Amino acid sequence: MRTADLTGLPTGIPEALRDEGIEELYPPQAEAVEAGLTDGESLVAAVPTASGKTLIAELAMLSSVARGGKALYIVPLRALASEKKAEFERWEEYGIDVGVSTGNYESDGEWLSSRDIIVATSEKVDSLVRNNAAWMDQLTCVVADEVHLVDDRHRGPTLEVTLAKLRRLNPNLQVVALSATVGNAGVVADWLDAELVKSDWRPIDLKMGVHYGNAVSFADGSQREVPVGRGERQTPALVADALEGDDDGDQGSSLVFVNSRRNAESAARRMADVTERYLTGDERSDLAELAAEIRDVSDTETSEDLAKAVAKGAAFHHAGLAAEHRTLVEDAFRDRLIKCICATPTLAAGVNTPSRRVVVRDWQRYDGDYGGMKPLDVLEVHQMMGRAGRPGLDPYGEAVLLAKDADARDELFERYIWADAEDVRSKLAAEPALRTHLLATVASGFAHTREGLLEFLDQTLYATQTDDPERLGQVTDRVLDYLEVNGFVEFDGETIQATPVGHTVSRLYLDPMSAAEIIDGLEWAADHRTEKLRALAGETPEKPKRDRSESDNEPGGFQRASEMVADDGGGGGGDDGDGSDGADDTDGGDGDADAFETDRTYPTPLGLYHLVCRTPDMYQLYLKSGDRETYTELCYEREPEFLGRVPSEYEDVAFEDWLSALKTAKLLEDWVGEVDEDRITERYGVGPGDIRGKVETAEWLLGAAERLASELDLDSVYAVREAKKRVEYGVREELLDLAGVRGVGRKRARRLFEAGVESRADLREAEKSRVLAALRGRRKTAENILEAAGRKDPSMDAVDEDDAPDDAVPDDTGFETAKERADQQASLGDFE
DNA sequence: CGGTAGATTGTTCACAGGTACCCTA
DNA sequence: GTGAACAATCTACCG
Repeated sequence: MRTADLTGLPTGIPEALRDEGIEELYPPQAEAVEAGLTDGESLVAAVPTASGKTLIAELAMLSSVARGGKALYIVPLRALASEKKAEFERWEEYGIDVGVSTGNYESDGEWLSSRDIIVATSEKVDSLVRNNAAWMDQLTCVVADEVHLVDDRHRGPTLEVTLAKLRRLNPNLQVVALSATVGNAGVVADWLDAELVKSDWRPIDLKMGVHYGNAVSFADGSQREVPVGRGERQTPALVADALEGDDDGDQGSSLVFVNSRRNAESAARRMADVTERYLTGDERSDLAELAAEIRDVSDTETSEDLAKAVAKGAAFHHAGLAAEHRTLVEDAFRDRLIKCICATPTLAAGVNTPSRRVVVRDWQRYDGDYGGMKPLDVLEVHQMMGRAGRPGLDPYGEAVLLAKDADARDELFERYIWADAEDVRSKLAAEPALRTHLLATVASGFAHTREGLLEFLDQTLYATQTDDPERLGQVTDRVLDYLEVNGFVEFDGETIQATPVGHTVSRLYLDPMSAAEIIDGLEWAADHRTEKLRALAGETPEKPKRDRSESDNEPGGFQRASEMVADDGGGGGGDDGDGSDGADDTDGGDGDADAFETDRTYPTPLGLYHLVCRTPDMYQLYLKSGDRETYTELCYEREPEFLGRVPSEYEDVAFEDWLSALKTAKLLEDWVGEVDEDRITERYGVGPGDIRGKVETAEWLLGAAERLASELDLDSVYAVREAKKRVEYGVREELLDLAGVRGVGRKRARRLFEAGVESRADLREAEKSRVLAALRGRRKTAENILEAAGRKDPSMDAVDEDDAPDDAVPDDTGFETAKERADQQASLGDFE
């Protein structure tokens, strides 16, 4: 089918496609159009990556918009949202407006309801539905990218429920689901009442094979000799071979998939020695520049290692990298500057990075639940191999698995090359998934009875797949019970209503279990405020700590919220009986609670960080060897700060989790204590990207905690807000004002503060030379910052940093040493 | 013959990923 | 289950 023959698209689009060089549709695309894609028919397209899926989506969305509708494109990853947006924006000149909405990024300008195409993550869409976004019912077309991810244990149910809700809101909605080639695409199509287009067709051939001995044997029967010398490894030989070029002599890039971050880094180090041999002089200098950019992103060992590899033409790629690192690497690889990337599976799921050759080095991965090395799913390996073949550059792509012996070779052929991908199976009927989605379903009014809920759930993929219709009902009952016990829903006969808190929890997008934990923690803090403030002020209770925590039989995280309401504060409550006994006969005359309040905040930041870190919405840090002792000790040291009863070291299985949460909380405390990034990465064995991740999650959860605290009318709102702000900026209390200025991060804020510029107001008043000196003479930066602070005359012309007063030189102000001392304390005190 | 750098072998250790709030001055 | 990092041991070669 020719693009010129397409009908139903906005004026000019077929011509524009022709100008892009798209005259003829690919077979799967043509099939989709014949199935009614441009007439509003729902469709499941199960086709390989890079075989024109995006155009299928575009044809559906554009024709829908041409009929006066509005389209939504659901992506699985935030990084993909911006990629898709950039792609769709080429239609802007034909009057199509594109908007993006993700957790950390929202299109500015007009509101999303004015946009024709909106790109969002599934979670964001879910959240928008929960918050009744006005434009939801205007949707006429929704595209679900990578719909096979409904199989994902954590995030699949969200996609599934969201699609069900969107279809319920608008029964005529056109649903276009794009999927990898999975076993049971037909079932997905049945679920969505959609036509199925299934195809293995690829615009660029993919040759899959296994390397063993001195050659790769491909599935098509051909062989390619790739000798491996004695003591040499297979992967570098394959990377070098690709770089040697094929018949056309064109240099081929390689993508190497391994099973751990460390392996990615060490493999990249080795590959760098290979790629280095194939660089031209120009490439060397471009790479040196790129390496410098990478070093600028973050001052950490990871950053340095990456820069070193990149300078030689190779790179590693995993989630420990900062987002900027990843983008730099991906772009340079696409520009053919970087010749080889060694990556964990992140890359296979992320933005488009095609490569001449893909080497799947490790096909097993450690899995704690599984209890050892687990073979990768066929689908996952196919996704990796599908990255082979750069359109317009390679005659075909090569995907190679590695075998040590003939048996392994045969097994790999059997297991991955000849095998079809697994079926997708809904993971909805699990308690964690239903906990959050049932509450949301009730709260946003999709159902008000148990039967209504089950009827709604009947529209999900789970329902069309299950052989055990009872199961969903059972889990639903358990979950409803949980939600009621925790005060998120109320039963009135048959009807179920969300309570006000329940509504808030749903809108905040919290797992109800996280919300329960946070509420319990904050209310516990309100109940134990006086006692804990005394402990924090150094007044040791008579009884030893452990003894007290055992007698302190507060209910845990599962009790009714109604039982938790703070008592009238008289101190006569039975629960702080032994606390006040101990505190009453301490020395000193200033033992009253009011005096504590002036110089101590409660809850403390660490207490709050720990609270949100032990929530199921926070991904906790691993406990490594030795950490158990370190954090057990810290746990006793900081015992008064925790919001809730500390589980027993000896009896409680929860203690381990408590420590992991403590380690994570401690990372956050270091972050807000202005400990250097590289110090944090070293201390916790994480990458710069992990720090950003933890910080972001903590920000979100503390924001939610703040909302809950204010709704429950708890004093801790202020402490929570401050803890959140400090996490946001990564600074101590005194820098909060400064760090709020655009262009001022934690480092610059500290430098300005040390130079005597201590607030936003100071920025407007201070001598310019002082500001300039604090910013190391960076004029442009200084101007931008002054402007952002609202200074009338930000110009730095004719200002000399050497004119700065003596006290503006950080070294002799004493602030520096004060900070260093605090740093030392933070590190030495608790660790070395 | 002792000393030492470098190679070899043995042992221990840790192991992927990443979404979500509020809001329309 | 396995690669990497580190430790312990061995080996070759030197003065």
